[in-house]
Amino acid sequence: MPQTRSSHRRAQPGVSALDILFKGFADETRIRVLNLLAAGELCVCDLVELLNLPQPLVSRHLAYLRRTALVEATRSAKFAHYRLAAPTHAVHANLIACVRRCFGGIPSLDAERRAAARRVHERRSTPC
Amino acid sequence: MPQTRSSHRRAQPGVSALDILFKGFADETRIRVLNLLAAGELCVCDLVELLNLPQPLVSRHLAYLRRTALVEATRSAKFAHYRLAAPTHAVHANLIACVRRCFGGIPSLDAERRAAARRVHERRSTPC
DNA sequence: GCAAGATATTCGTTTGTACGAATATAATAT
DNA sequence: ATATTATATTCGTACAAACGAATATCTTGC
Repeated sequence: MPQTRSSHRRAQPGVSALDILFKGFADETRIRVLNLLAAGELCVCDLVELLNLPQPLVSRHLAYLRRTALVEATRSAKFAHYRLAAPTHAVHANLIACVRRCFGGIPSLDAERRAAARRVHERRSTPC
Repeated sequence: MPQTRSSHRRAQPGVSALDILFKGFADETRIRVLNLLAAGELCVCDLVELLNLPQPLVSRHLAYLRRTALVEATRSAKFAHYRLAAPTHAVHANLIACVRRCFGGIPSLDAERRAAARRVHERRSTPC
């Protein structure tokens, strides 16, 4: 058990686990999805509408992001609700912070995130 | 010219430019290279030795990193000296910061970076 | 010019990724 | 049961990535 400094520290990932994380971001559509989810929890139909992309395409990328553990989903009724997964280590946390901070300033992502935020807010009053 | 807020702000990259950046990190060998270069400037022969990988493999990944603008190189005499490129926008800066901060704590990367730092220091007294 | 060292590129192959199109599964309502 | 809506998966294909092996290029010293 390589816990040298503190027995409370979370185990660090191996290098090979890191590149998997970066691969999650290594696609324009997935970047857009992650950016939307930074606004809050959304169902697939919301994502499809906000991205204006075919549903199977969105679902496939969501499956990819689930495999990389960047997002989580829960099903309630017919709907699958997706959200950003809680970071499990420093690199993960930094990448999520990057979504929230660094992507701000990129016009197309800003606009999409604002639209997502509105949708998230609507969902509070009228859940799908 | 989409400079709405301040004419001094640097232009933000498009989304498609972002995923290229993340692809630079989406490989274990390249992560290790970037981690070594965080210690300072190194020539290819140093990288080959520190990574203990075949030289053509290292050169190919360096070429990839040059294309993504994550690293820069200068040639002096027979040697090619590589270093991390200065970040050109917020996402780039955050990823470089991730190399410096977040990769710390991953044992194998830590050890390699320390070895790289020693090599960088040696090069100051005995340039190659 | 030629040899030697340092670095870069090409070739062939294998594996991974992305996408449209079509289809499958799952839950609900009628 | 069947239809409908929401989501996921499969198929086929096109393209990008990764790697070992071999080879090419570039620079310097003789």
